[in-house]
Amino acid sequence: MPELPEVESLRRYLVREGIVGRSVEQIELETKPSPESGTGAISGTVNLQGKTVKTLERRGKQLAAVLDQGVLGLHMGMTGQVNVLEANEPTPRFTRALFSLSGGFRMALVDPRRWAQLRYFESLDQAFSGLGPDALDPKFTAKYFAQNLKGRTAQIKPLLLNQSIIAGVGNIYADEALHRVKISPAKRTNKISAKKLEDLLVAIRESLERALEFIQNHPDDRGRPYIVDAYDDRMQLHRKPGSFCPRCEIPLVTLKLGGRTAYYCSNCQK
DNA sequence: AGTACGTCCTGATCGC
DNA sequence: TGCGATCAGGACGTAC
Repeated sequence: MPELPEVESLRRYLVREGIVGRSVEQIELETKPSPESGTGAISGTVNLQGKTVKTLERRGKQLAAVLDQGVLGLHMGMTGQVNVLEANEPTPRFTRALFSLSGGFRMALVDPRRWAQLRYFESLDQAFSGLGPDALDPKFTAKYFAQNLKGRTAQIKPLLLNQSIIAGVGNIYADEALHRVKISPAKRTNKISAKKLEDLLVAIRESLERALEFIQNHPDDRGRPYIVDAYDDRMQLHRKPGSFCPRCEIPLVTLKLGGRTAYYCSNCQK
């Protein structure tokens, strides 16, 4: 369930649970429903048995377990979660892959929709190839932002969802950030002033950081960070039918952009 | 190249 | 209660 704050929270959770330093004993995959897509495939896999997790990295929504040789990429898709299991805990419903690491550490990749991806890479660079700078990385600067959006005629929101420009922003936080800076999601990017784009960058950062902090402060009863209602107070904009603009107190409207639903205020977002 | 759109897959929810 | 339609916090391939 992942945009940047959720994936970063997942990363910290796995580190906290002690994944680093353990070696792979076994990875059991669900019987493949379709070999070319979804979690059924660890694409380009090699035998990971005996490999040790050195660090757990993240860029945007992409997680990467750096091994003593190679990298296991983990992407949660729309509905993926990872649960560290207690001893003797049965595997949860919708488990697509079950990892057994040294010391009895087990974790389940749970993904009803089967859009999560496990993929083996030779290097971290390869795991992160095609991704722009992480939205919270200092390398994501106003200058970079302006250069990469310059002259683009597309509507701003679909561009924010383009991971090769900025990595980590998804449907929810795109709406949140655009609301903060009072930009319509349908605004043509080349019609947005440089000053406004700079404000947008700040708003993206603030939205993501606020959400990250909220998730950290609201773990579930087993210390897992990411099983939280999507419409809770990590957001200022409550993306659901019938909700109101917190500034104008009028109902939000929706728009389909790039196949995704945008929620916004037609009064203050221009 | 940049943009727009369909497709992957399955569960939950809504309206009749 | 039952059933079809619609919707989901993502990303990629394809076609203009």
